[in-house]
Amino acid sequence: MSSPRSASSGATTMPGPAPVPEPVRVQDLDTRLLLAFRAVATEGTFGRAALRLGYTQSAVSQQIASLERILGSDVFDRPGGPRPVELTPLGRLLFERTGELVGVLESISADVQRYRLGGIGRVDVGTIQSTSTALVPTILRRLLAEQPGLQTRLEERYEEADLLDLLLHGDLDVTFVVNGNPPGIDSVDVLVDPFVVLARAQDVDDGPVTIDRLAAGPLIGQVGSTCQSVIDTGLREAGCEPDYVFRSADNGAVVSMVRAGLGLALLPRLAVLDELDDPRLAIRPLAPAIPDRVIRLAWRAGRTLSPAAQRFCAIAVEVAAELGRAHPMLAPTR
Amino acid sequence: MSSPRSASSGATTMPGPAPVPEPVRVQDLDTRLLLAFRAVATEGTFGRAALRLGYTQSAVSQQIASLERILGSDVFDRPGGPRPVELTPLGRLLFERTGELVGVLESISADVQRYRLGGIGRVDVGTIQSTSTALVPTILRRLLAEQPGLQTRLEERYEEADLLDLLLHGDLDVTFVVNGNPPGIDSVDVLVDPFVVLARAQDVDDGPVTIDRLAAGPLIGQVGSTCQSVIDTGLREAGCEPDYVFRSADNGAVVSMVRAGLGLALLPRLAVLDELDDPRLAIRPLAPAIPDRVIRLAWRAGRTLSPAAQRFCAIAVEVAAELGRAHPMLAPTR
DNA sequence: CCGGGAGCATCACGTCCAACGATAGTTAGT
DNA sequence: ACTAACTATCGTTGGACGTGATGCTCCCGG
Repeated sequence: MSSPRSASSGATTMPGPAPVPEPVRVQDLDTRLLLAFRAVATEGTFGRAALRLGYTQSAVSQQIASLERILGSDVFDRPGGPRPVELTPLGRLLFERTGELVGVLESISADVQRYRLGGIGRVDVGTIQSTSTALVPTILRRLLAEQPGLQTRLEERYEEADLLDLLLHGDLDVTFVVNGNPPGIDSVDVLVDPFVVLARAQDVDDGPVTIDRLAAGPLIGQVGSTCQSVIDTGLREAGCEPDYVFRSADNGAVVSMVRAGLGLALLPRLAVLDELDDPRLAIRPLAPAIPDRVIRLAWRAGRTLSPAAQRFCAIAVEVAAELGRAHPMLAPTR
Repeated sequence: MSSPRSASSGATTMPGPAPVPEPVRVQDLDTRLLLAFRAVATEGTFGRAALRLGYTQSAVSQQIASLERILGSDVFDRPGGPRPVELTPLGRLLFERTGELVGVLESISADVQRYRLGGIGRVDVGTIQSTSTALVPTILRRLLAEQPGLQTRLEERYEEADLLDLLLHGDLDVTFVVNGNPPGIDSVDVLVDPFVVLARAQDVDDGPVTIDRLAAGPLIGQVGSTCQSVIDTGLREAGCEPDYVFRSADNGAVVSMVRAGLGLALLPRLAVLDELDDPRLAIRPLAPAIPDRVIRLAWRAGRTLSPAAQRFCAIAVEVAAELGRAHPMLAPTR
């Protein structure tokens, strides 16, 4: 402050006895103050730092004063002329350490920005058999083409309830569902997927297959799948008690049995996409139709989805729409 | 915000289209906001976080709202009942990264505190021959015993001007000096060190040695040392033109020559401390005395010294005082 | 020796932030 | 339905934080 040029005698006027033993509180290390400090340290003068920061020289002066009051000691020596300020030993220490700090801050800012654009983070998706084969590969390919940095995980279950358990437990971000809305779940419609009859071409007549023809069997069905219960319910309400000669948990196995002539199957349209071009097989609507199943993407109600998960949902809707345009039979039958 | 429990249809009501492409500015990542965020995340509740931070729940709520406005997205999902809040995916990302940040902040705070107590940093000391042997070892031993974490460096020069150059160039924190105050230098007196005559006991009479006796020689002197010029000036002013039979840059060599009987020497008292108890040698005041040299510690005027450097100076004064008490002959002769 | 200029500190002042206190609104559990 | 446990919001107020003007200290050139 006021040290005459020629002190030179009197050991009592040492530089400063540092009378401050109270530690610096972390919440007092304000980002703005530290950035102002660094600007002054790199620019050399308060004025240029203020110019760079968009402040006035007065503001920067007060910010540095505030920082020095917090630290209990000066961070700059002011030579007093038109010469630039200089870091004190404490200032040098602080400059080194805040370099690290600013690096972390910028890294956080960059991460947040990448996150907001969907380029960071992970998406955990629950899926059922038909979506696993018909939708998810395309969705994931497109999503990862957009954002190569994303991490994704798939959890496939036969039972929709298992997927909902995982979802509500926080293990999944989104999951494909078919049944009606349970509480605590929000969802978005992805695809209306009718049930169709799969049979050998010679086993059915042209046109829709009637419930009676279906009931005449022999019927091949799934087992354990959630949509199988939807099928059974639909058939019973149409007055047809299904009697399966064979069941498999795997859609591919069901298709193979039909192809082998063991019987007919009532399957989601999505499950027979690969058989559309097989001339030996017939894919026919059911008459009268049982209610279409609606494939939706569900998430926990009130929970915020990450941009990546949102993008997954959006792409799912896109892909499903393209699928519907490419194969008009996927349109709802009602 | 306002999402009815059973939306379930209408792909337009997705979670949120993220309409914010502007990046987060680093200066907006306020320490206080991030600490409040972490408090809420760890406590689970705005109220408990507020209690821990010393704020009210209202304040914390506004801080989190402010943070979310800055980030452009929520960091917490509020279930709305008496259940704790939960981190959103963005919140999880932020929590991980701010953990690192808080670590750096606390480390900075701890470093500043250690610095203020003198336990961190380095002290670069300039020293001349006599202080190197008689003072510095004791000072450094005491300083490092207090603060083992300190780094110290010694630069010894024959010419005081060299030390001042180093000091003004910023290579030294403090340096021992003898001559009068150059401009731009502040200093503190450490020790008043008279010049004494060193001779073999049989070569001088009892009591002070006169200038005439000294001029009778043969004289042994130093070379290149700064204080040698002080000696010569002092002798000339006393009417004695010194004529040296031998000169050495090393005080020890001078002492050895005296001990070998080659002549007398006029040396700083500090340089002959080790010979005080040698019965073959006589250490006598000069009559009339030439001006004592004053050993001081100097630093750049207006520059803040680190606590470690200040402690070095303080210990130097202490050690010199103890030396003066232990050897009364060190008291000034004027 | 003495202006002039560069640069920081300080003062006065206006604005706006930020914390408080109280209250309303929502949800879970009984 | 009622209570308990939360958060959001509103109005208010004190202080922080910015600006602009001014003063002070140094270096430098005539």
